[in-house]
Amino acid sequence: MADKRITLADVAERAGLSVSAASLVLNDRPGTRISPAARERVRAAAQELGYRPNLAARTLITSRSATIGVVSDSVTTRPWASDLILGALREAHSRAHILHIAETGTEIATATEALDSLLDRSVDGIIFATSRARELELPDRAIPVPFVMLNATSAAGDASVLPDEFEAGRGIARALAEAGIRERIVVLGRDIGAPHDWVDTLTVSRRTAGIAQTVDEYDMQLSVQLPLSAWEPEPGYEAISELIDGGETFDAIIAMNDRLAFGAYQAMLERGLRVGKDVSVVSFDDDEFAQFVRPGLTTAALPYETMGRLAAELILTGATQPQEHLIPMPIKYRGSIRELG
Amino acid sequence: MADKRITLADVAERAGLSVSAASLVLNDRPGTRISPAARERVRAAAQELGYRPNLAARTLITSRSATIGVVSDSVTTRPWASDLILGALREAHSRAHILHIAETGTEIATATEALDSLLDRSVDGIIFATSRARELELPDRAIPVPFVMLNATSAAGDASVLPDEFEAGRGIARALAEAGIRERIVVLGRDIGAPHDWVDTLTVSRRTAGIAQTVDEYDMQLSVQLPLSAWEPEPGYEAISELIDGGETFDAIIAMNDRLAFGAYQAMLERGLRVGKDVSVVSFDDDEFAQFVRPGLTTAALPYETMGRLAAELILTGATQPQEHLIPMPIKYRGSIRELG
DNA sequence: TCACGGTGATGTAACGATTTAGCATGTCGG
DNA sequence: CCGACATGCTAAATCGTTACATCACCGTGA
Repeated sequence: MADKRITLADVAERAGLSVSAASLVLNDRPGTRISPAARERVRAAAQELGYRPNLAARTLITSRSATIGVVSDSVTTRPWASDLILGALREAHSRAHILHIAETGTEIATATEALDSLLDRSVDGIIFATSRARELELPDRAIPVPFVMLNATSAAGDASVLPDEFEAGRGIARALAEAGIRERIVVLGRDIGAPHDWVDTLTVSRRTAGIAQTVDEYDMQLSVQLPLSAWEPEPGYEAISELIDGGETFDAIIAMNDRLAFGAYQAMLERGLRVGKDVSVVSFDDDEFAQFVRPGLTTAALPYETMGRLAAELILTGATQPQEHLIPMPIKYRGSIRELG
Repeated sequence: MADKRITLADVAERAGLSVSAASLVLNDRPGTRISPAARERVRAAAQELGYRPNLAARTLITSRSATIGVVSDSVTTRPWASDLILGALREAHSRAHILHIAETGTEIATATEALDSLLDRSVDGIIFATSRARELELPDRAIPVPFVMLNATSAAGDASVLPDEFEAGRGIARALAEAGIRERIVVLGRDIGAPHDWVDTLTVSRRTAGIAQTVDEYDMQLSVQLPLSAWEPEPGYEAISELIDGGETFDAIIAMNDRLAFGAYQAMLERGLRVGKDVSVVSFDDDEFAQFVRPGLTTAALPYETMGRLAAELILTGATQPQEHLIPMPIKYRGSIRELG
């Protein structure tokens, strides 16, 4: 297995030219003059020898590495948000780049460490990603390469890619309104209109603001609001169970996320209420299971893959000026809204 | 922002020593003699200047990069298997390495491309990961660095890390047997004992073999077997619905995976059968939702994070001799098995 | 006095590319 | 026939590190 690597020198020798000439040809540098015949010989030699440039050598002199660094909190590689990475991966791949992934704990100390680790490797740009959209505290230090916040913002207002939660809020409320459901509506997970004191303000405040606007617009009546501190199936189940067992009746639920909705489904199913017939349910996120529950859950999908793609694209095209890029959250219409017959 | 990078030469100069000496000190090379005083000066200088070695330069000469490459099929970053990456990430991190991630389509052509892309970057080792355990066809070419198959095997029988499906099959069947449930058992998703003609043989054949062995051992009676081609909630729902509507009764379901089990849950719930009371359900995978359904699903967990960790560890310790490493699948006991009162 | 061995370093050559300045040619206008 | 200029290519420097051979110095024993 002693097949040592082919270097540019090998290619040059076989083509009967200097290393410099070979370099010029293979990089297709404009404005240099090498005869077509020589060009051809170099390319043929490279091809025949199976030449592949040593990226470390190239990086050393150009200080570019065809690599994008990703700093993500510990959960970006977790189920829900892994499409962020996937999107970035694909965009990078299509531009002959690769992803360097560094994990960090939740906060700044390890973020600094991860950042250093990436900079040591001369990455061409950095994506700071979080799994739940929030403001991320960046290391207090100049970052010498372009960077983008992905599903996050920074205090300094750098370039960031976010889901368009506001429009999603509007769209989800409108989906009910246009199905003719304008009253006897339960909001699960949040009190629309309460002040924003939430941890992940970013997502929540915009989502609720969108709902609130549409509720006004269509003069919809929110009969019950159930703020919850954890947006998980269990609290959703508990809250809706209590509500029903307490004698409250309602026509629709706007759940602040799918996981709450799943809990609500279960509570209603156990009590003989049929989703999509007796009660309409709409929600946010498009969790994997939203398409598997019965009936399928109508929900505004987090466009993670698209977001990841855009983040990589912004870096690779150098478009990292401070700006919020809002990505539409497409509404997946499934069977959870009652159709008026 | 014109703060150019600190190089080793800067450190050496400040310490009043040669670059070589500084290198020797900072790398703590054994067998070289530098006076304690000099060592101290070098370290102090490095510290004060905030020196960080340029990894590209180091890689160029040592051809090691403190980087592990991951070649994964398009879905390893998808929900279920992302813990594979997470585990590898953490282990790599704890050893000052970083992960280079290259995605590939499902087969060999792009795998070759991804592989090249990683080798160009002088990775120290490669993890070939798949999201559903199966045999992966490797490029027909010597791979000049250590590598490990993660959740996969190769035809050549290289080092691989797999979940211990056989023991999990035994454990899951035993969980029923020891709860006193030995007959009127439905197997959902697969005909135990049918020949293995499945796509992802690896997982399935061992899982079923484990079940079969324990069934024999405890003389359990499998009253119905429902082979299904897609292990998703919907087919699970359909199959169990038909079964119940056809008048069949049963005490337990062994689902071949959680997704089938979720479908079964729904079918039973709609028909008034109570999981964990009327019917016991056991399963495999420990999908995210297994802990959220009511009652929680007892299931053998795919130990993805541990597997990812081990894969990285094998590479970093050089233990990549051909061997199958089987990682136990812990059984998560939740409420889906009827307790005998 | 001189060879010898240990101590504490240093100098130089890699590593494999890119980049820039410049050196031969040949051609062409005057 | 000469200078200017384009053409086609090469030599050498450079990036920041590590690897390897070597060197100056000093004390010591023969």
